Amino acid sequence: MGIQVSLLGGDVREFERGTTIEEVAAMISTGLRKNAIAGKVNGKLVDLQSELVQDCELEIVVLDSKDGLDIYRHSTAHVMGQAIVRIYGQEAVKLGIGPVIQDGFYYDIDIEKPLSTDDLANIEQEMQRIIKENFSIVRSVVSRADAVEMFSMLNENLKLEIIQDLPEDANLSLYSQGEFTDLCRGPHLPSTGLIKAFKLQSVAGAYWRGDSKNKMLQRIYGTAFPKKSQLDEHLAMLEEALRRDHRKLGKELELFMFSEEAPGMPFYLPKGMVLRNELEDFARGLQVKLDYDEVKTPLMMNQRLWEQSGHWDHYKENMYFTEVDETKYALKPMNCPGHMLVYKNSLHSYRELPIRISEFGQVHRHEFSGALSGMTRVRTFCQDDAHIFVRTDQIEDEIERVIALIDHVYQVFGFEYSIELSTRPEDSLGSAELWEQAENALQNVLDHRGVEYRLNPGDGAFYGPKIDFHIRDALKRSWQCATIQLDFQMPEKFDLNYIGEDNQKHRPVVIHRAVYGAIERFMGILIEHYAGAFPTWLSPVQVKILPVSENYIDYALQVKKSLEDAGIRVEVDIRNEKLGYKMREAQMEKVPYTLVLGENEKSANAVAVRKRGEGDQGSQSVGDFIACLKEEIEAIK
RNA sequence: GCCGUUGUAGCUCAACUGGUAGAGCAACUGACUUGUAAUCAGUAGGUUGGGGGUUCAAGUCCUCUCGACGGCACCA
Repeated sequence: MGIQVSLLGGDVREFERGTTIEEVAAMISTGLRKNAIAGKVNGKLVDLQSELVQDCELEIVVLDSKDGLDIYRHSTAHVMGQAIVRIYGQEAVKLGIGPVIQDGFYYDIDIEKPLSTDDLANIEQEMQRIIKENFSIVRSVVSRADAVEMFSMLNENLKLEIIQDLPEDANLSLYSQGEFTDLCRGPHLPSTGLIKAFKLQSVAGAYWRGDSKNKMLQRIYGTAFPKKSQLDEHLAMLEEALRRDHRKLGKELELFMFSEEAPGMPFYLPKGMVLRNELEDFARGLQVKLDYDEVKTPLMMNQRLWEQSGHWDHYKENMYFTEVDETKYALKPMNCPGHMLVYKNSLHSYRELPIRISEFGQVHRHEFSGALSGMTRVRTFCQDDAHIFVRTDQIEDEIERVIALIDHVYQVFGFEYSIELSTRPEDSLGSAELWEQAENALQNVLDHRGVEYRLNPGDGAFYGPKIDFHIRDALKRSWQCATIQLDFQMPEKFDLNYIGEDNQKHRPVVIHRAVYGAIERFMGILIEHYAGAFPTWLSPVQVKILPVSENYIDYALQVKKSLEDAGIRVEVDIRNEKLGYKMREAQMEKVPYTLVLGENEKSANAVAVRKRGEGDQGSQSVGDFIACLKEEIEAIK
C-alpha cells in the first residue's frame, strides 16, 4: 500500500512505498526537481536518492536554503579531500574531519608536507577536474566491522579513531565519488558536477579533535556558493572587513600603537585617548544616575589576597607576579578582591543595599602569545567594572536593571548583540546547590524579560554563572563584551556581611558586571563598526578648519578659539598647501566637519561647512554652527 | 603554548636563481598664495627586527631569538 507524506505546505499526498525523494520532487514540479538536492524527513536530512518507506513529513531541500547550502559546502569539502588524496597519495594523507562552518567548510588532514597557498591553487585545480568528471555521490551503509576493515586497509587511522568511538552495533554510512570513499553521515549532493563556485582560503594548524594534547593537523579552510556572483560578493565582503580592521585603522587614524617592549599592551595615542575618555565619561554619567559609587583600587596587591579569593588556585597561570622587600605581590587580573576590601571597610545595614561599587579598573592577564590580537585580545585592559552587593531578595531586580543598562548603551552605538548564559565550569568554587540557585536566578531574569539567549554549559566563571553579551566585529567574529555574573563565593571567602532587620549578620550576594567589558576590546569593535568614521561626540577631532590661504590664518585661529570655548575639539590646518590637498587629508582622517575659511567667510563672520559623507552644506554664522554642533553632540547623552 | 606565514626608510611596498638596498607618500628646504579628495622643484632618511653561522660575497641560505599575522588550544 501507499504511504502518506505530508509536505511543507501542509499538503498530504500518497506515494508508493519506496518512492525516492527525487521522484517526489519531480512529481510536484519540474522546477523543484531541478533545484532539489536533498530531503528532510521528519526533520532529519537525507539524500535525494533515499526512499520513503513509511508515513512521514517531508521537506524537499533546495540549494538556496540554509540546509541546502550546508550540504553543498559539505560535498565541496569531500571533493577537496578527494583532490588532496589524488595529489599527495593515499599513503601520505590521513583525513580527519571535514565539516561545514559558518561561511564555508574545512577539512583537517594529517600530512607531513607543510601546505602553502601555492598548494591550495593545485588542490583547487584538481577539485575542478573532479567536478568536471561529475561523479555520482553514492551512499552505502556498512557494519562497523566492515568500516574498520576498509579504513584499516587504507591506513586511515584518524577515521578509525572516529569509528572506535561509535557504538558497537552502529551501521555507518559511506559516501563514494569515483575512486574516493569517505566516512560520513551525509547527506550529500547527488553528484560532484553540481558544485559551481568555490575557493580555498587558508591553511592553519588545528589540534586533532580540538584537544591540545593531540597531534596538530593541517586545516584547509574554503568556501563555496551556488553562484559565482555570490562567491565574489562574499570575498568582497571579506576585503571590506579587512579595510575596516581596527588594527589598520588604529594605525592610520593614530589612535593607538603597539611596541615589542610590551606585547599585547596597547599604547594610547592622543586621539585614541580622547575616544577612550569619551567612552568612560559616557559610562560614568550613566552610572552616576544609577547610583553607582566609583572607586579606584591598587593595581598590585599582596599575593595572599589572591590566595584568599581563590584566584591563586584557579587563575595563577594567567597572572603576573612580582616580589619587593621579600613580599610577594600580584598584578590584579580582576577587580573583585579589591572591591571586597572596599565593602569590608565599613559596616553595612540592610537599608544600604544594593551597594554598587564601580571602577574603571586596569587589569593584567597573561594571555598566551598566540591568543593576542590587536585591541580585542590584550594582556592589559581597562574594565568598566562594578560589583553590586545585594540581599538575596534583590538579585533579580538588580540584574534586570543591569540588563536594561547594557541594552541602552548598545543601542546608543547601534550594536546588535546576542546573549549567552554560561553555567558551572569543571574547575569551580562552591557547592552544587548554590550554583543551581545562581543559575536559576539568571535564567529567571532572562525568561522573564523574554529575550532570546543561548545556553553555554560549563563556560561560567569559577565563582559563578554569568550572562554574556556578544557583539560581532566586521569579520563576523563574535566577541564577549558585557557580562553579568552572580557570585555567592566571594562573600564567603571574604566573610562579607550586612546587619539585617533582625539585627543579625547576613551574607550579601555579589553581582559582577561590566558593560563595555574591556574598553580596549570595545573600542576595537567600535572602530570596525564605524569604519573609523565616528559619530561626532566620539570623534577625536570634531572640526577641522581649513583657511584658504595664509591670509586667513588669523580668522581661522579666531574661529578655533570660539569653538574651543564651546568645548569642541578642533584643529586648524595652517600648512601652506592648496585647499584641495588639505581637504583630502581632512576627509581621510574622517573628521565629521570641515570648515573652509576665505574672504567670503571672514567678511561675514561665517564658516563654510562641509559634512563628512554629505559634502558642502553652505555657509553658516559661527554662532549657528556651534549651536547645531552642540545640539548634535548632546543628543547622544 | 602549538602549526604555518611573515618582519626592508615614519607609512605603503620593490630588489631575478646569493653579487654589499630602491620607489611613492610623509618629513625638511625653496618657489607658488591657494575655494572643497594630492602644485612644482630640491634635500635628507635604512647596521634589511635582534644574535650566531655558511659563503669570496647574505635582505636573499641555515640556526637561535623577539614581534606581528592566519588558525588551533585558551579566554574568569
